[in-house]
Amino acid sequence: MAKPELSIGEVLQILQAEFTDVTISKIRFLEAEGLVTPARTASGYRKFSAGDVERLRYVLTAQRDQYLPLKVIKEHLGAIDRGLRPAAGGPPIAPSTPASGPAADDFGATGTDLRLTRAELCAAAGVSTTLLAELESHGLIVAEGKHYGGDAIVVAQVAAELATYGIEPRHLRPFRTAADREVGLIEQVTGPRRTDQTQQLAALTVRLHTALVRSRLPR
Amino acid sequence: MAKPELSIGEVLQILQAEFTDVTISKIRFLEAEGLVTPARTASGYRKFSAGDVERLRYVLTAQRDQYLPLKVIKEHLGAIDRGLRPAAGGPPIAPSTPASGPAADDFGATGTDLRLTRAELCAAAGVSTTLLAELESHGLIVAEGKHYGGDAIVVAQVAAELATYGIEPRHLRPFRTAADREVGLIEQVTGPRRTDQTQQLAALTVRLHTALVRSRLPR
DNA sequence: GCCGGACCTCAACCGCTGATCGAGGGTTGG
DNA sequence: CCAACCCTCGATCAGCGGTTGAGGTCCGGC
Repeated sequence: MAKPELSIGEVLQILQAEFTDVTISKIRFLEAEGLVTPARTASGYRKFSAGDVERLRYVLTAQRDQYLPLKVIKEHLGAIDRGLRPAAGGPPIAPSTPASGPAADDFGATGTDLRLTRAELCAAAGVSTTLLAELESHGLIVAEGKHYGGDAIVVAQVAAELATYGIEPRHLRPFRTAADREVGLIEQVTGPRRTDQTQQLAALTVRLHTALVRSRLPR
Repeated sequence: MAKPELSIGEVLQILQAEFTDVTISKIRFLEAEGLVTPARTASGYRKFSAGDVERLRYVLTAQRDQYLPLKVIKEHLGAIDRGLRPAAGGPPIAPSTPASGPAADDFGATGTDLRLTRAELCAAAGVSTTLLAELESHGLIVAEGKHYGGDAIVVAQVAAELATYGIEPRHLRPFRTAADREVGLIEQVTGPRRTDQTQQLAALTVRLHTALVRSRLPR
């Protein structure tokens, strides 16, 4: 399987879906600080592997959710590289951030209208094309034309992680149904165009959903 | 019970045993930042109670061991003051885990152990008892015995806000169903007890749900 | 009643972290 | 060939977490 290496701009697009405040210069800065070391083309362009993107995600998560200074994050990464399990409470090594933070309610600004090809999506999410196909067959990921949006990355990542618990794409169909119904309700109020109201409502319903799940979790 | 109130110099002595880098000016600075508020004598001298010293110890520990910014520590202290149980996982009495407050998607730590009466819940969420009753009749809020958990506040608040868009509790039943199914799926994997895994999985499924909703929202 | 040490306030300053900016210039793809 | 993208490197910056010092007050002992 060819591993499409991404340019810094593409990496930016991918990460901005999840971290609104990442910039090109920040990514370069993080390299200068030794937190990632992307490959280079002959002409000096950075080329990021899926692993590099993963690493950046780890850094940004640790910064945002645990307020760790870069120095400490770097140590953690070093420990991981040496094969040690990092300190407990650290962000999962695989992407399973409890998408928290002020960003949680942020339905507007996020999701730069990313347009990924199939291969880019697989690379960005670190999943096989097989899994992607399965997710599509259950309607969990839908292409618009030949491209996928930024949310597809999150869906794919989460699905991959759930798979490690034995939860397969087919078990996730109800999520699709629930999401469709939720969006349907919103559209009944705001009409079929995306507006500020659409986003506000979506933020609210998602908040509701989250609180309900939490309240029903075993004590 | 004599309450020996300490001068700033005495406090310094005490704390320096444990935190070598504490200074008088640092203690004063922490007061200026609102992290402690020692009493004052008539002439303006600071007088620290045992509780104040405890508080300082908490601040210094959180800084040293968890790298938390003062702003966040202050929030935690505020939460403790308001009677919320702080998170588990930190040293002595220290909290840990991502910030509470606005950053509310954390499944491990948030103030779920809250036990509110009906009246307290209505007051905290700013809703009428009528709305609460309606939410209960649709199973969106469920009391455990005579008390409600912290998530009920969120549910009530969101429901109230949705009502301003014309969305009424009865329209929200599907959310309850979806949440129940979601929790059911999680319990199939982890069993009926709450574990770390339960929380991780919940974080994942909620993330999935959010991404799905977003991806289906009108462009 | 006076002296020294502990304490007070307030404004200025400081060093570090975590970036951002811009000038000046090369690379790539249509 | 040109626009969009990428490169480096040095300057600059903003905020955090304090420190410093000037100028003055308070308190206990002699």
